[in-house]
Parts: sequence; C-alpha cells; structure tokens
Amino acid sequence: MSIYDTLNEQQKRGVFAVDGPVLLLAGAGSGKTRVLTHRIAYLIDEIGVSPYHIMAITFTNKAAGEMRERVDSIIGHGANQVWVSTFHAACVRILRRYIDRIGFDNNFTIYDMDDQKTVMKDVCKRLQIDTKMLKERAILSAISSAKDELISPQDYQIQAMGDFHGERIARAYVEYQETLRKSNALDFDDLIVKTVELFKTCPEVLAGYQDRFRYLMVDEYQDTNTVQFEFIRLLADKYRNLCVVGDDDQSIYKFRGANIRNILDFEEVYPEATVIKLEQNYRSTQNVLDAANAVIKNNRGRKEKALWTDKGEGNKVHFRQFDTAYEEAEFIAGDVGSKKRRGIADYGDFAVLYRTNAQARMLEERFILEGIPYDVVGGTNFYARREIKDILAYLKTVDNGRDDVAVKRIINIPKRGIGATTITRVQEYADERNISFYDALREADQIMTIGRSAGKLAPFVTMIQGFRSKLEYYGLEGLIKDIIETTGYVKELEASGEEDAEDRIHNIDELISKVVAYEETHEEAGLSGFLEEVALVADIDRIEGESSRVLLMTLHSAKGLEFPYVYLAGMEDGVFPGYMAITSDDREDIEEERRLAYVGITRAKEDLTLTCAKQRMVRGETQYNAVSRFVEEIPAELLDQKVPSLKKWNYVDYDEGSEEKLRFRAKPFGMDQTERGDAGGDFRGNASVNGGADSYQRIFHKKQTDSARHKPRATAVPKRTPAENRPFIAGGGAGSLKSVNGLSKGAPEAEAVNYGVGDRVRHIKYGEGTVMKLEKGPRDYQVTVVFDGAGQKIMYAAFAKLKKL
DNA sequence: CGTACTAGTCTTTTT
DNA sequence: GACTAGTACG
Repeated sequence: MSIYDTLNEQQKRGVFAVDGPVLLLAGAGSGKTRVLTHRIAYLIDEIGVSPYHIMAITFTNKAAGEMRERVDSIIGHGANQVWVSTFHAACVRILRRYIDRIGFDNNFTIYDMDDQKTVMKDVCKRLQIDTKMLKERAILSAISSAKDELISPQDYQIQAMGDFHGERIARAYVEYQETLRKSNALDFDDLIVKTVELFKTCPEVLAGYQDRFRYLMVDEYQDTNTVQFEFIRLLADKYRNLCVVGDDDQSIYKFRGANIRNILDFEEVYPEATVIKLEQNYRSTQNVLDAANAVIKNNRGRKEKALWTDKGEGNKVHFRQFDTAYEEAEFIAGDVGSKKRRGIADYGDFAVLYRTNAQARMLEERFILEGIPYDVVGGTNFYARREIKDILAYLKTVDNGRDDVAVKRIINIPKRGIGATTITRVQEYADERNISFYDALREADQIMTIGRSAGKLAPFVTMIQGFRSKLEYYGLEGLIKDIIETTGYVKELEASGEEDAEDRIHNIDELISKVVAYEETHEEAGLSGFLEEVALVADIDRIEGESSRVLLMTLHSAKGLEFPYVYLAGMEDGVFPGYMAITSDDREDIEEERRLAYVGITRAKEDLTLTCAKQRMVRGETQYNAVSRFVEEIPAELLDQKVPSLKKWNYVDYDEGSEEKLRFRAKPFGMDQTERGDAGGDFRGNASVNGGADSYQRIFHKKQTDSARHKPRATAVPKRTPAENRPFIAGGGAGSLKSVNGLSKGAPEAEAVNYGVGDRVRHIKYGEGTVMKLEKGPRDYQVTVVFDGAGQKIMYAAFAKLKKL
C-alpha cells in the first residue's frame, strides 16, 4: 500500500510523468494540488531527487504555504529544501543576492501602487505632461502592460514613434525607471522583469539556478504572463523538466497581462510535452457542476474537457431576485444565520462572492446586524492604510535612505513645520548634485535657498541616524516602538480627534504584533526582510485555514478555494458581467467574465445560491439591472426558481443628458403600477436588434432620490466593523461604513474608568452590555464588553465612552 | 505653513 | 457615495 494508491489513473500519470515537459490540464476541483504534492514526494522518495533540486511556483503565498505543509507531511525530512514560493517571492530572493550585478543595491525597496503613483506624479511634473489629458494611472498601467510583455523603455520608445500619447508614455517610462533606479527601488513588475534581465545579462547566475532547479512545477499556469513565462522558460531550459498545471477555463487575469496562449500553446513551445487531463471533480455535486459546465460552454476557443463527479446530484442551485441590494444582503445574512441556528452548517462553511469590492459594504452591514462573524478579504490592504504606511515609511527610511518616496512621506509627519517649498528646494539641491533626497537633507546647512527652514531639517536627520545606530542592539520591536515614541505619532493621533483614530491606533498595535511575530519566527530577523514580507503579502494570504467566520470576497480572490455553501451576489448584467465587459467590443472581455462565473460556481461543494437585485446603488447612482446573462445560461431544471423574463423590465424615457453615455433612465420602484407596466419590452431584444452603440440598454440609471430610504436604518449600524469581527485581514470597508450617530468629536482622554468587571454599561451604538474584562494597555484601558445585541466587543475605554448603569 | 472647504473623479478584478 | 487634489484663507 503506497501513498499513490489513493490517486485516480489520470492523477497517477501526472505524478509519475517526471521527465520532460508536462501539461496538466486540471479542471476545477480535480485535485491538482494533490498531484503536485505527490509528485514532489515521488521525485524525492522514488526517483531519488534531492529536495534541493525542486522548485514549485504558486500564485499566492497562501497556496505556497499550503503546499509546503502538505509536502512536509508527506515526505518529512528535507522538505524545507524544496523551494515553494510565488513568482514574486522567488524573484526577490534571487535579486537580493545578485541584483548588484545590474546596477542596484541588494537592499532595494519594493514600491507598492501608492508609491508608484507618487513617483509618476513627480515624473509627469518634471516632463510637463498634462495629467488631465493623460492620467498617471493610465501611464502606469501602460508601463505595467509593457513590462508584462517584456518591452523595455527603449523598445517602447521605438514602437511609440509617431503616436502622440505613446511618445509621452515612452518618455514617462524612461524617466520613471530612472527615478526608481536612483531610489534603489523596484515596483512589483520589476521584480520579475529584473530577474529575467539578470538571467540574460549574467549567464553564470542563470546557469547556477538552472542547475539547482532541475524539476520545476508551476501552478495556476493559465494566469502567467509573458515575463513570468520567460522566467520559468529560462530556468527550465537546461533540464526541461517543467510541469505546468492549469485550467484555461479559469484564466481570469487578462487585465494583469495573463496570457491565455501560454497554456493553449504549451504544446507548440514544447512539442515533446506529455499532456494529461484531470477530469474527475472531487469537489462539487452534479447539479453545481452541470451549472458550471452549462455556463462555460458558451465560450469559444477553449480546450474541450468533460468534468464529471461521482458525488450525488445534490441540491438544485438556488436563485433569488430581490427588489433592492439591501434586501439581497438581508436574505444572505438571514439564510446564513438560519442555517447556523438549525445546526446545518458552521459559519466557516460559508462564502459570499461578488464581482467588485464595493459590494462588500452592504453585506457587512447586514452581517453586523445579524451578529454573524465574518471576514472581508481584499479591498484596501492592511499595509496600504495611511497610518501603517507612515510607520513603514520610517522603517524604510532607516533601512534604505535612498528611498526618496519614503523619506518625503514622513519628513513632515507628524508636523514639523516643513512645507512644500522647503521640500522643493531640497529636491532641487539633490538634483543638482545627483544625490538622494535624504543625503541632501544631511547637508541642509549648505542649501542656501531654504534659509531658516534648514534648522528644522537637522533634527529629523539626527533622529533617523539615531534610529539607525540603535537598531543594532534593540532590534525591530525596539525600533518600531522607539519610532512611535520619539515621533509622538500615536499621541498625535489621540489628540487629533479624528473619528477613526481608535481604528488607526488599533492598526498600529497590530503592526507592532506583526513585527514581534516576525522576529520570533525568523532567526535573522532583519529590517529588509520584514519590509519585504510586508510588501509581498496579499490579503488572501492572511486567512487562517480553519476559521469559523463567513468569508466575503471578490470572485478573483476566491480562486483556488472551496466552501460547502457559496453565495454569488449581484448576478446582474452591468454588475456581473460588468459594465465594461458588456460595452466592450472585444468578445474576449465577456468570455473572461464568463470564466469568472465558472470559477465562482465551482467554488461550491454542496450548495450554491445565486442572488441579484432589481435596483442597486453604484457610485451614488441607482442602477436598474436585468438578471445576469450567466444565470440565464443555466438550464431551468437545475434551478429551484424560475428566472424572471426580461419582459417585466421597462424603462420610462430617454435621459437626454446622459444620452451619450448610452444609458436609459428608468423610474424607481415605488411608482404606481401603470408606470411599472411593460412599456419597455425585451431589452435583450433591443440590445441585439439595434446593435452598435445604441444597443447598450440593460443598465439603467437614475440620480439618487427617494431610493435613499432603502438604506439601512441608521440606529443599529455601527460606524465601523468591530475590531474582533475583522482582524487585520480586513481591508475593505473598515472605517467606511456610514457613520450614523458618530462618535463625539474631541480628543479623548485616558481617564480612569468608573466601571469594573461585571458592571452593566451602555454604549452609544451597541446599547447595553456587561463588562467582561478590563485591561490596562500601553496607552489606555482596553475594555471587553458583551453587548446584549451586538455581541462581544473589545475597545479602548477613552473612545468607547461607556456609561455605567 | 497649515487648515477647511470645494470640485472633480472614480472602479472592475490583484501579485 | 467616497476619496482626493486643488484652492482660498487665516
């Protein structure tokens, strides 16, 4: 009896075919991770390959972590020698060793999107590019696409000749790269581009890695882009033992440069490739699988596969249409709550998936109201929050003084009376001498143009130097605490009276815990290492394996995950498929959305619910949407409820003002019956008959008026998500839920509290509850209260304003 | 130099 | 609706 006996025939072929290139076409839920892990075990145990010679690339750190765990448990010894990581992490690791050969310091910083935007703004100013005509965002995305395609600034310039916009972008691209180089910084795309560049300019480095990684495996291969493909192609070139695993039906990252041709043309690049299809689905019931297959078969140009399952038929797919998005959220939260109460499922068994992050808000409100624990994945990354970025900028400045973006961010935070003019002068001085901004600061007294302000700069430099010299002996934890203490950052926050100051302080405490945890888990815990980890984590990476919370996330984030109960919310034309895809004349765009639908449906193991609303607010406008075409593509016999005919839908008249936007105006619900009659006819029909620009009629808009009353009642909705409801995974809407009662303004004081454990107290939003715990924190008392309605909350006493009853 | 208010933009989706 | 950049004023 061997570990391989549990695999099916196709899976076994995948495990045993270790020589040469292999293309594993793995349908959703077909056990591809099992194949990969068993394959690694087989290589080590049966073929005698050293773990040292194996590399597996995944898309997220979470996936990497899971694979690592499974490999560990199968083979035990030496497993840690296998490189299991994401493209980005692997590249960083390589660049940290060798990037000095292509003109960077090995302690380079990694710029996130925010930093990129800051740099680009600066670049546009220098090049006098009118950002009204050509937005920074657009330039950055053009540059990003160029990098995905391995097009250098020089290539870009040549290609762009004669094109007005193109030439500007090209110049910006050149300048941008130059700025990054001066700052000793790389952006996300550079991590891979520079690694490829390194391999091409330093054959001896490449040869070393080629010899090391004799067996390569790449997961989620359908989502690789051209640079990433080049990276693995180079690595695999010597031994050609490259095994790629993917599913063309799950390719959903075209916007990020993912090249679906990488998987479709694999056999052309590697004619000797073995192709294996995994077609047995171990995840979903027949009904779910049939629904998924019915939808995806509307796409052209896919590799034909026949997914099957021996699980039973299962429940029908549920479908519900509601009048408003509010009612939709109410239903989902209610349904989850009732299943939990009836003991059918635990909170951790549910996921709610949606197309855009913005949709999370309304769901959150309802979940809070129902007292259902949940986590939101995605939205604004924890590390992208203002206060976190500020503290990180201090860390970056200490780590790499050449990181101009970081230095400029904190030079006047907290306020030191250093303004825009001073900063400009210093920058001019730095430019003249071709030194970094920070180095210019050190010579502040030499800068004639800034006059008295020079005196304000010296203490800043002294402070940073102080941090640097002390870092040696007090470590990362000491450093971060020193920074907060010396700058008075938290004190400033407390005094600011900002509404979300409490949240921010919480987040900073969370960051400190992160630092401590990092130091505990890493033997040589360095500043660069910590910053790197911070830069490379995705939101999804932070979900714990066994959580007992409902997960809310986008369809994109859900890829690779599975849940017994799945809700797909917002199944409306205009939301999903999105407005952009519908209006696009590239058929590929709708097909990509359809693949996204396929991904969403196939996340469900037992039970799938599709919901939509007739009316929903999007960006302050009320939209009237028809049921998603993807729902209509599912045969009626698989659904538990009929999909309403489009004929019910009606518009009232043209909105002259927005005619050019190709939108119709409709009357909101609540109008009298005659107006809600069937004046409009079948919009699908209109859409196809008219064709062209006029055909876009399935989305209706109306300026918000009376629909506001559909918003949740103010009283019970907390302004932000309670801290314990969202550990710091949560980005999304934290702090953005509409404030109703609002916390009273003014600086809270850490005064003594007049209540104790066991006392009954009243909170302005949560109502009455009992104090469970009272802890003296670093700055303030932390009070744990179990509220009668809202459940347990942990809060700072100064902010909570609890009244003893 | 700092603050408070206003007007414009925005959204797909993420390593 | 929400966030941000830009502007006018103290």
